[in-house]
Amino acid sequence: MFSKACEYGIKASIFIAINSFEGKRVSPKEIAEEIDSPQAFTAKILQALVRHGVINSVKGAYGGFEIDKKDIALIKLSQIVNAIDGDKIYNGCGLGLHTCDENRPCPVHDKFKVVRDELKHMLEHTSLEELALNIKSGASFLKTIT
Amino acid sequence: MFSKACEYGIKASIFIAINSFEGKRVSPKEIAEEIDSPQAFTAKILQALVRHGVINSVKGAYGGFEIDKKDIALIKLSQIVNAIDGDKIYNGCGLGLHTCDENRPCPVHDKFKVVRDELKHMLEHTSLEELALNIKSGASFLKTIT
DNA sequence: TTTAATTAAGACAAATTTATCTTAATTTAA
DNA sequence: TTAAATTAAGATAAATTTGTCTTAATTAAA
Ligand code: SF4
Ligand code: SF4
Repeated sequence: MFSKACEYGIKASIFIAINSFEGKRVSPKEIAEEIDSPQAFTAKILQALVRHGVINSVKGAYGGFEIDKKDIALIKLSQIVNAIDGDKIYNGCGLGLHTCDENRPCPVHDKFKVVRDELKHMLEHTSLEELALNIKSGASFLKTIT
Repeated sequence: MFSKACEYGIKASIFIAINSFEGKRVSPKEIAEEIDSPQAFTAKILQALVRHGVINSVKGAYGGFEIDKKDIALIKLSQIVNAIDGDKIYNGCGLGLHTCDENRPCPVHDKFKVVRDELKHMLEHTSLEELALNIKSGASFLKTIT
């Protein structure tokens, strides 16, 4: 369903959001350590998120990645997934089957559509803010205990 | 979510089921043509399905792939997915995130769990029989018009 | 203005998935 | 028993995804 790139992108965005709440910028190194991901690969994904306007980057000393505080509540998981994996969840089958014609559905369509639509709805209604708050409250975690 | 292998495996199984209802065995060539998949790769997937006991194969003249008529209603999508992609839907995150500890969930857990559980339930409750009947009734199709 | 700190970009490499090809093993029927 | 028809298996190749490394571009501060 989701690529590794997407998984790292989601977690990275959450970590950046948490820090942006406190006015702190973070580096790819910090991010990769915190979400337990390969650093250089994570940096690539961050570049894509910047290009798509999901996060901001500031170069030079005291630079790093950040998200506008006022945007954190507005950014939905769907935007992150779209920035990294493209629009395949919207074009055709959200479950990885071939793109299809609703008027000529494949045999599993009716069954899969229910799941796909729920996934889509969830991605479009889950904000970075609520995920970040879950971390801050200690209800969830970005990586396992070492 | 699902690999190409899994997609081909599902469609192939449905096609075999349709033919087995009529007592006909089918070859990898016929199957690949009917589901619009690469033949040799499809043959590999069929081998895996045979090894896992989802379908039967008969070698030699007048051989081919088939499914016991009485089994068609009992085989669930989950068995096919398991035969090809393994048990990753059951171990850890069904949405492709890392395996995780329910007691130490990642930030998207509560949101994803709903979708994952629905997917799992659907796979475990959808039989080859109902999918095959959908094709036979003309309600669904195995490939697009050429 | 220079320097140090940082992200951006692109070339490269490794791993995995997808796909093909060749040969072996099996089975049925003539 | 032989020949033809078939699936099984393994080697190989291509494509994609994941991951790394090096260099360039940018920025802020001293
Ligand atoms: S499940 Fe529906 S959306 Fe997915 S490939 Fe089949 S017909 Fe298309
Ligand atoms: S969504 Fe839940 S099951 Fe999936 S990785 Fe996160 S904690 Fe694990």
